[in-house]
Amino acid sequence: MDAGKALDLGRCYSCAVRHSGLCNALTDDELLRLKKIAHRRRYAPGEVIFLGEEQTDFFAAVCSGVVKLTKVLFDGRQQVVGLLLPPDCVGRACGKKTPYFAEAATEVELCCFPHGSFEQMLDGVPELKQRLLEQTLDELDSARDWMVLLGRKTAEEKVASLLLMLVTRAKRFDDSGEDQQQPVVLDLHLKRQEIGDFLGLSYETVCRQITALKKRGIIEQPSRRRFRLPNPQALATIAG
Amino acid sequence: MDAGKALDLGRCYSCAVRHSGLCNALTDDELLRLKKIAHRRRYAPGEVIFLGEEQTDFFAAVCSGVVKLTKVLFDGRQQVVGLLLPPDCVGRACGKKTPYFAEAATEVELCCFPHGSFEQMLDGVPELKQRLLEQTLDELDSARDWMVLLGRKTAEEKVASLLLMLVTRAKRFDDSGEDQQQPVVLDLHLKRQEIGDFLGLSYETVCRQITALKKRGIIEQPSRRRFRLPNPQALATIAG
DNA sequence: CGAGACATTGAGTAGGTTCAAAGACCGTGG
DNA sequence: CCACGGTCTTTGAACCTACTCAATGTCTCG
Repeated sequence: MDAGKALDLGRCYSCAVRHSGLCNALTDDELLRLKKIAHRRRYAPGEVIFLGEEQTDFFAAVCSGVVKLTKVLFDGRQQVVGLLLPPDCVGRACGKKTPYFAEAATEVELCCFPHGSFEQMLDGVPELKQRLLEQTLDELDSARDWMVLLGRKTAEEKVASLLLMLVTRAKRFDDSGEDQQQPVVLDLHLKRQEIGDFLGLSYETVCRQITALKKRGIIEQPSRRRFRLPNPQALATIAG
Repeated sequence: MDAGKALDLGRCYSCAVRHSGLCNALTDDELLRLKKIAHRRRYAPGEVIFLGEEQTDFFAAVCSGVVKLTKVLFDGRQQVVGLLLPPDCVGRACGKKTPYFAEAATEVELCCFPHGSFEQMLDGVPELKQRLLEQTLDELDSARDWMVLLGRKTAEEKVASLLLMLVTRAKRFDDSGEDQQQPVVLDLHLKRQEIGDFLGLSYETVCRQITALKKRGIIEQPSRRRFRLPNPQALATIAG
């Protein structure tokens, strides 16, 4: 590849999506093609990405931050149906409306692909479509895991499972070969209310469970939204 | 297409998968190719299809009956994470293990495609892969709807939602243009325990909710597993 | 007709919600 | 720099929904 291309791709080199997400399926040349139709967009915490039940005009990869997908019942009850971290994708690839509400939970950076050109690219690059299929299948598997949590786990197990899930996802990237026994630090960007909506609990219950885990020494809380997990193994046992 | 092909395809003509499932994406010629690698298999109610956490050797379309996907917690708590009706598909298309337990809930007939040859076919026929992707996206959407039910709905709403969901799915096929207000008959092949495991409730609670709906005249019960819904609209209101 | 599986109903309990109040954190402006 | 207001979190108390345990009823199939 010549120097010009290298320059053009600049930002992509350090992007999670390039290394383990959608773009992982692409050659440098294809990546360049994709980049030409893409534009980056930043969202502030709380900003709306998709309103739901509307035709969206782009499909996007999450480059940084956390995106929260929620569904709302007629009377305001909410359920978080997905948390997207890099290198996940937001939006529905093929035509249809996204049947949920997408919101930036933290500062978020998306790499947006307008629908028409993206689908063209999908049709032209089989590896890309294959990759998208696999990511969708993985998401379906996680959704099913979450159904078990929502339907059958106790409040304590739910909270432990969430912490564990986030640690696991975070570790996937800054993994420097350390073992499972190591204490871990976790930044939880969600507020208690959001955690509750994700776990199918009231926020008060979330609070109480966190307090209980602290008292048992399973977790520590250096600051409000930061946790230390001195013993991930114990947490896993509680999570079931 | 010549008469020989028509003969070969015989069974496929009347198959739900051909009309609205995977095979819908195929020409007659491609269908014939797919049929050559497929074999049908029947399962009795309760029979295991996949054990979970194992490499499966086929991917399959549900031609008739109901397949139940469940996950089990260490202490026996169960959660049904999917009900597959024709023309849904069972199994994981791309390589990985199926992380759940698949079981025939009724008499079931599958059309099984051995992994190797099926993936070859997927790669050769873009429309097929596209179709698989779309079905997977739809399944993900349903899973998320179910998360709302599990996390945020009351027992009453859960039971109403289940009945409504099954009616909707059943109607999709024998739809003769009738309106929504018409009374509907529904055969529920699941036992109370399974309904509970699907809704995240105990079977006693399922019973009580069904009884309550009967007393309110929202549903009738001609026989143990058959229901009449005189007023689907009212049920929808309850379901939320 | 009897046995076993499944469904229903009742009574008591517990886990989680709701309502309420107090405490901690954060950014803003005086 | 500190005081102030708003938002978020924590904790307590009362309540309620759904669970558990237990007994009875009903269907199905040999």
